[in-house]
Amino acid sequence: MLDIKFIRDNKDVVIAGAKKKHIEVDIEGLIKLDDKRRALQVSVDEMRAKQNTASSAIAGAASPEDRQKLIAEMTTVKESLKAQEEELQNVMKDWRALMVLVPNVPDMSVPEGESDADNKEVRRWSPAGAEGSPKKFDFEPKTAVDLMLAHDMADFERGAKVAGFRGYFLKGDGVRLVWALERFVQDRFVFNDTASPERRFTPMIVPSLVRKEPFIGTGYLPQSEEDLYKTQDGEYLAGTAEVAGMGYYMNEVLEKKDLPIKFFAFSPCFRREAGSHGRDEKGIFRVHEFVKYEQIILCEASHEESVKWHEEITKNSEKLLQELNLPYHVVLNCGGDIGLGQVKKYDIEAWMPSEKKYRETHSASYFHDFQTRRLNIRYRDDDGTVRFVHSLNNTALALPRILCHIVENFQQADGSIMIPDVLRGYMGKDAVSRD
RNA sequence: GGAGAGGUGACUGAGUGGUCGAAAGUGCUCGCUUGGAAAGCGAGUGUGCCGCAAGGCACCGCAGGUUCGAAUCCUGUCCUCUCCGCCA
Repeated sequence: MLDIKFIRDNKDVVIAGAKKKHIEVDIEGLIKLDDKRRALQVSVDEMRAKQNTASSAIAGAASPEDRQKLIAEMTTVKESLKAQEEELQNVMKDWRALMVLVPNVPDMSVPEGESDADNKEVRRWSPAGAEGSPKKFDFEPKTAVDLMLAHDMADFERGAKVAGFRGYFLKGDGVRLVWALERFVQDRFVFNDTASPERRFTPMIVPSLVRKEPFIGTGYLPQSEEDLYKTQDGEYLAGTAEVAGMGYYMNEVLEKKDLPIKFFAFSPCFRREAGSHGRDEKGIFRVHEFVKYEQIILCEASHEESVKWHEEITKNSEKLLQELNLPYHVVLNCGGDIGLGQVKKYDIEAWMPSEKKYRETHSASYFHDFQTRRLNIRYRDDDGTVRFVHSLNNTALALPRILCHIVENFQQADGSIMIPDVLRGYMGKDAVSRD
């Protein structure tokens, strides 16, 4: 949510921003409605003032006759006040409905574009060197699905039998790899003996079953309801730990000295993937049910701070991919490929040899106060002013998706799959084998 | 699932129809005191909206209602807690 004052003062910026994001929203209409809202508000305030004055007069010394007279007068004021209050309420209802649809303004550096095809590569890394091209195979690389089936790391037929479309079982070394990756990422982010100080986060296990408010607050509702599973009791299943993690401080005022707050949040994630039925139908790349470690940051209300932490959490994830020896690139998402609340977003995409292209493993965004205004998360600044904090998040590691990248990049000509060096200690072996 | 209690400011917590935006305490800020600190003493300390200002309006979970007037009464709703039952 944006500040209505900001919208009024920067109408053109907001309109241009929405256009850049390819989001339809009637800003002119909103401002007209807001004019009406303000006029009504002023009028209602004045009538209430009158009523308040009369009420104290009644309570005061007036004689019984005066008292009756004043009460009679107030009865008529009450009628017209009630009518205006009702009108104001109707206006407010429409006003709120419009306000939650207004997108945050994308950063200047966000490129124009409609879809992920228009995202701009900002850097590339491969084990061969920072500017190196992704791994070359002197044989035709197999797909992750074929490799995983060949090594009995997953079972998709039985997955579908049991769980339905996009259902999956992981087995044997498929599971060991997932667990090894979890231990690896936990070591990097939360266990002090190996974590670098800048990557030290407060670990959290957060709910996936979450009430409506945090979804509205983070911007997933009302727009993306069709992508969420809903329970018969009215909660939704979160598609990311961001929802509950951000909800943690909802309606609270924080102390400036406690900022930045850095969460390393784990949760199971559920996504209906509505509207993506044709895409990534096989395997574990796009599934309804997975788990994810997420970096969440709340920082001071300053653009510079937001940018600093945005770069930071992006680098954190890049380091993981580097340690895993997975070639990747970072793209700056174009206007059409960033969400309602995001100011700027980087996607990190790791190389997928069978597809000969990069596929997303991480997504790093910052929001300024878009989410925290909705969630009402504030902090007291040095001068005593209460401000909305800024929020950011990035994937730390999403599982099992990254298995696709690992098995494909580490496959050998003979069909075997090597294990990335950093995971060998956890796995207790160098190559994938069948149980 | 059954029974009960409760939601008030950064926090604890008083307040059952009109000088209540709200006592008191804690915390915080400033000052005094001190070699310095603690303690003590004194003063200050909510948010939002309209307005150049003076000032006005709103907010005691949320939404309605009663009333000239509601934190206070009524109804609904959401949430929290306790006990019993059940369960990992």
